[in-house]
Amino acid sequence: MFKISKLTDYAVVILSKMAETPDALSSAAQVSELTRLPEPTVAKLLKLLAGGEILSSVRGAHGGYKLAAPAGSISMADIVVAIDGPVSLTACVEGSNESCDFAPSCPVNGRWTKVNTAVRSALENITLADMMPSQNDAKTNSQPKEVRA
Amino acid sequence: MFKISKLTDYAVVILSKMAETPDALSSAAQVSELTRLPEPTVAKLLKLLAGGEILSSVRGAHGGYKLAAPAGSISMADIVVAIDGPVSLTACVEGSNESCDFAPSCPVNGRWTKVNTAVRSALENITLADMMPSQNDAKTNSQPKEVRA
DNA sequence: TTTAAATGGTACGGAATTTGTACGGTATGA
DNA sequence: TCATACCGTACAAATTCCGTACCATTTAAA
Repeated sequence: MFKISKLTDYAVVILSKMAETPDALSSAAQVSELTRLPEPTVAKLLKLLAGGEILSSVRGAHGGYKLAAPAGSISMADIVVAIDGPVSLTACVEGSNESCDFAPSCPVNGRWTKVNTAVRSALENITLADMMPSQNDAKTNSQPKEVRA
Repeated sequence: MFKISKLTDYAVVILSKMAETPDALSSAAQVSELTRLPEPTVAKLLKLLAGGEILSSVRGAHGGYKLAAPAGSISMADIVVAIDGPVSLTACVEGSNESCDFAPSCPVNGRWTKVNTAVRSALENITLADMMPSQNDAKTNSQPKEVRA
């Protein structure tokens, strides 16, 4: 169904929460508490996000994670790449010369690059700030709007 | 990895081949021959594509499939939808009110719609014709370029 | 009228991927 | 030195995807 992985979905939830307090260090346990997501999974995601340089980490006692950049500077493409790896829609794109046995007779030989680029730029044009309720009006501890029961 | 399903990839190969002879009826066996893809898989894809009204079908002996519209009018979004179903990146988009237990406290409650729309429109702006080598110069029976043995 | 060709629909087993968890290692503040 | 918390790797379970098979339906030709 052309869907984003569940882990990436979680990652956005986590980052969105953390963006509410951009300067505070949060441990995996704390983030798990805030988001109600299982702690091992949260820890794994935080590691991946730190690896992708979306979060900066501090090791040792009283360490933790925090955003490495303001929410408006983190694109969805960044997040997807950090969690799921590079955005490559098929095996037939540059960088992965896999076992495409019949490459010579393949009529779409590398045409996917176009789609790839289009999707990627779509993801690059949406930032973490766009995914948040309303970061603009500095309401740090905004309650969810309770749209429906 | 945010990748398109392999079947969708195959579908594009198939459609691209069929677009070379837009008026001819092709049977599953013939398409399988042309594309070197296994026949059962080809048959399945042709069925799906016909269901999505991308191909028109003629039943009975000497029946087959052909494009229901010119290649320039078939978008990648159409193809993806026909094979993989509607483009919904997460469960949290309109139309699928699944068991998101903690929807009220979810900080990205429906924000994915934005990403969804962006990706979808990216796919809508690329047509099958864009995926083909050069349909413009009317070379109906172009031989593959035999790039490598 | 019978037969063969070809699509239409459904169902299912195996394979690949994703997901969630666990464990030991390393760094750092108290 | 000890407790805290990140780092890296590995692994089992669950889910999803892929490929195939089977039978029904339709239609042209013998």
